[in-house]
Amino acid sequence: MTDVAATGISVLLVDDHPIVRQGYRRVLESQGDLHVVAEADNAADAYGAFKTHDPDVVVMDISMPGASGLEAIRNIRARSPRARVLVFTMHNEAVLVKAAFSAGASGFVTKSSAPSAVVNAIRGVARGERAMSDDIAHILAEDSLSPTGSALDQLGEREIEILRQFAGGATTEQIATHLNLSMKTVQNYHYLIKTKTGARTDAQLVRLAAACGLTRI
Amino acid sequence: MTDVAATGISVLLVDDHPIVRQGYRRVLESQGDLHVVAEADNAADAYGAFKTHDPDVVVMDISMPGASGLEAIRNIRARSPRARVLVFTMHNEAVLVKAAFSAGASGFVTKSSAPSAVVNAIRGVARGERAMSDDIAHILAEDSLSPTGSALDQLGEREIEILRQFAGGATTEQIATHLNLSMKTVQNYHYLIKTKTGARTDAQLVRLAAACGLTRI
DNA sequence: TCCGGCTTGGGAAATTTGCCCGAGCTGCCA
DNA sequence: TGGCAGCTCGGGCAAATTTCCCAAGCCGGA
Repeated sequence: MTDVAATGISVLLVDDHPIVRQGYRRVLESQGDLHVVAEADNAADAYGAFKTHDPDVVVMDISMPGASGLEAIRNIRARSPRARVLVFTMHNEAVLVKAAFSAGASGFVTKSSAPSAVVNAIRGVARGERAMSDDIAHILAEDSLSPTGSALDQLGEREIEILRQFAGGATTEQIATHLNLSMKTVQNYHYLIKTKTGARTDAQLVRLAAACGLTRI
Repeated sequence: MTDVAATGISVLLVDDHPIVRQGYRRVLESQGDLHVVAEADNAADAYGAFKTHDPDVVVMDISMPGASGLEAIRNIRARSPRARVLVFTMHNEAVLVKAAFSAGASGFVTKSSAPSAVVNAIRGVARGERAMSDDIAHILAEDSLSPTGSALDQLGEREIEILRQFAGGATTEQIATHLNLSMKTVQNYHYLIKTKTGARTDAQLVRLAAACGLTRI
């Protein structure tokens, strides 16, 4: 971690699209105080680059092939709790946002944001603040009005198991048979899981399960 | 349409993410011969900007909210058959590629391509050539060899679009609003897609869409 | 011109969801 | 020892969705 005030902010860019990365790099470096010291196009390389370069801020798109971006965040934070990770993605689902923060992200900015909002978020997390774009704040605010918990870690063992089978493609009947439950119970769990995670559709549930490594796609 | 050899290539950039657009602009303009004369963040504005600026090449991400990017391609080509549209997206599913070319695209490049491949593709379509990135050529080649084809080959353009939004986590109501359809129609498509693909649950549908590159998790 | 396929939706029965409830069990804490 | 809290399991029932079947308009090809 370098002295921010003296040398600017060092940034590790993680995105699986090369030209997108190069575009970001140019936008960020035109700011003067932001320096892209490394790039990575997957979660494993991101962790390696973090160890090598120890950047002030990791700017990461969490939707990457292979290992989950959330897993990468956890790895980075486990190694270096002072690490600042700014999630930068096109997704804006409340479950993903909460999952990212509970994985240890310092900020969450969507690609719909104005460039100035993105660079300000980078400066914010470099100062140790929490940062998020307006649309994300709006989504979280609305979500918080319905008093349902945060992400996957609030689920019980049984709920996790049912979510895993569901996200894996099993029907309600298959889950009920396999776990020796009534279909009604499985349906109730299904509903409970959705309310607990804040997922509004089954698809969001599958995406959440995949993002948390519960199922492979 | 300007004289390419004398003044370089004028480009209209269409992508719904502002910072992504700004990144592309900087990458392209650093090439010397490429000039971004306008930007748009949706299909309707793209058509308007095309009419106003008459660029040599339109570089377009077809996955945008609202009207389909394919529709924008058709509009542009209907107005000006000599128009060159280079599709530039993260999706690499054969059905999408074929749909784009049959809508009138001159090229198809994925965001996984190297920046040099992208700028070369722009120069290629400006010369009137057909251009595609290596991964796209590979996918089309494999697709043409397999008798059964991808599971998504049997889906029409509208079905693909609805599946993409559904797998991305959108509710029936959101899809209906985005595409200006009744919820009933969206539900019917949902059912039709399931029967066509053989998916028995929504989760299987999401997994299929992810496996085919229609959505990222 | 006719056929076939895509797109858009209506209708109606079957099924699931959303949300309420209670009951049994376990562990924990005073 | 009692009591509370949380998980597990399911019933009930209105509301919503899914599942099919059908039809009409449009468009491109034979």
